[in-house]
Amino acid sequence: MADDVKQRKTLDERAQMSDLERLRHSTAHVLASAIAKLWPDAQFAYGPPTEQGFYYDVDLAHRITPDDFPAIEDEMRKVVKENQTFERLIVSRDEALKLAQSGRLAALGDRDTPSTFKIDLLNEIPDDEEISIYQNGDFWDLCAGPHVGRTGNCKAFKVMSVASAFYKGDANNPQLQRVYGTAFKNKTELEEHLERLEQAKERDHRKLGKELDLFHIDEAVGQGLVLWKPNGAVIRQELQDFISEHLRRQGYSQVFTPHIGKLGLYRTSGHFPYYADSQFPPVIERDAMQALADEGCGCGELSNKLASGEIDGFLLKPMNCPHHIKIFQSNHHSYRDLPVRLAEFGTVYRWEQSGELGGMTRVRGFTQDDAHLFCTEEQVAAEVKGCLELVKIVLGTLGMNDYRVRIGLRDPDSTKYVGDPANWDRAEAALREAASTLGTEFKEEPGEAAFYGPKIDFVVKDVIGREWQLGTVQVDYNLPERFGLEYIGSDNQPHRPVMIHRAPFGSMERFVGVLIEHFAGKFPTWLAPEQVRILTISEKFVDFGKEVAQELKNAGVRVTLDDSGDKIGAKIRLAQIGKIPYMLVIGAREAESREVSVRHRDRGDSGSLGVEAFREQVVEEIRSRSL
RNA sequence: GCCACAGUAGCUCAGUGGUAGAGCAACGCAUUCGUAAUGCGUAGGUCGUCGGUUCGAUCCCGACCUGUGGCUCCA
Repeated sequence: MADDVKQRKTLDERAQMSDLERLRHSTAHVLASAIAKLWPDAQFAYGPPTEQGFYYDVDLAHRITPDDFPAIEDEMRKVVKENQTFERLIVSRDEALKLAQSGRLAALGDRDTPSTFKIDLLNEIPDDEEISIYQNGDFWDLCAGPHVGRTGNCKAFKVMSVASAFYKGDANNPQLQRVYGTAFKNKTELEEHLERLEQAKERDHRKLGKELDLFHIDEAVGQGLVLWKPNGAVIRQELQDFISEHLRRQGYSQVFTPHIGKLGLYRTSGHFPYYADSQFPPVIERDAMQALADEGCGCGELSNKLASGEIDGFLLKPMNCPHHIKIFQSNHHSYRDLPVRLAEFGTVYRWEQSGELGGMTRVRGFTQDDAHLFCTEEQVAAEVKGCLELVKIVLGTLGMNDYRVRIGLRDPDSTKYVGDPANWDRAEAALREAASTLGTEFKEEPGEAAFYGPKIDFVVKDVIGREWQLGTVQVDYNLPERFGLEYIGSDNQPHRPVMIHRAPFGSMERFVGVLIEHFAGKFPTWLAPEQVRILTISEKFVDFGKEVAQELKNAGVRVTLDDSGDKIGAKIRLAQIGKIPYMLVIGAREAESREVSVRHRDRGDSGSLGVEAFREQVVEEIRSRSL
């Protein structure tokens, strides 16, 4: 979406617009005509197609609310019904400017005020590019196109929502109202799309998190601070056990480190004060605090003293790497020791902007399945490859195949990066090499690097189409430099190791949030908080039910017994709503033959099975982490 | 952080300038039942917080907090 704004598309690129994009872009013009009719003071900016539909940014005295949508849609329908042609008119720069100055662009007629945004956009069009104006009815708009033939093509549309957006995505620019809509070839496809959106709402992790009792965020604890409830904790623990198994296989060492560290540590790493805005404020020692209060020290002064090191304090750790580096440094290392791989489920804290927080996917405290690999220059490619393998195993086991891989490179025009450009070149080359062995397509994206090094990210989409970075592998030449890390090489000389940061899940919070949506709450048996529920037909069979429960419990299965007075239909309904994989119905027949009647949440009634046979089956399903 | 919208029982939600209601859940009693809801009863709310207007505010106004949709940001 941002691309539509930030990077001008060339005319060639625009000509390649798909039919659907063309339709949606045209519908955006229909929307604009309708808004211009209802509110003639409307000043329009951009109106591009998007993945889900289209939007048009508009500056308007009236605040558009969902209550206005029916009126807007009515006006749009009129335009569609008139079946106006989209006429393309090539004009000179002067003509276009004249029209814009008389307010004629993105409007239904001349106005008292110029079409301000259009003038601005006009100035951005390169000299050698044609300037075109599209007209449908009386609505004229500066637009490169292309469009569909007639407004009558835009009959399957819906105004979806209104939000605000900064002009050109810059927070210093005025804030516009962004009206979102969607459009499809025909009504059927539109209905299907709306249906999908409804279904997506049902699998929203915030909704399911509440219904399945997985996690809770309490304002008394703090915004963006996740409380894992028992059910959610089971899922997290299973995932951690799963990944730990693979870490042992791949030669990692587990470590534990505290949640805070002294400011000096982060001055060395470069996190403080460089990234102070995205950290929780420092924790200052009591004596220093008192002394400052006595002096009447102001906030600005305080932060200067903290930055300079005149006052010391602690920081809630924004990253785990400095702690791990200190573990590495606490021993001398020979090249024979390398690579050293230190892993920790480390909790970090970052001061995300309040408007950004949401559910488990964007939070202020989260636990990374973190590890830092210290290796020689020659080992980098192989180690990165090992990390990528791990991410693939993780995503594969969970059936998450709908992801994309991006190589985040530095933005050549930005100064936010630290370290020697030559090191960056080497690191970027190493990542490219490793990624090419991945067997998955990847895309290089300048500007997506971490401030200390390039990275490979695994990006997945949530149910409403938002992309989330999960697994990540980052090569870092910078921190080893800053901390003066070294090992003794075979030449008996000190050498600088390279660090690799990696987290296959990214953060447990975000990962589980995405996982909830991925499975729509129907976790595979190995992850399900409650794996089996035993349902008794009546009180008479509770004893046998308890026996079965005990046998499964002994085998490590998470099982409960519903011995309430409810009828079997009600018990089944409750278990279904709880998305429990297996229900075992126990009545007279089962008690007699010492069997259980198996019902699976998706497959329904699956017939009877001996208790032992069922136990073996479910234990194997769990052990193999079947989907 | 910015803009818009929202906040009523554990959950989902209705409602009104005269101190509140439903369904589900909870609890109690009865029922002992074969694959998605057995019946009856009881209890449960400082109507997000703090101020203001008013004889009177859950309702109107303001500020704040929290949430939602976006924008900006995301080491």
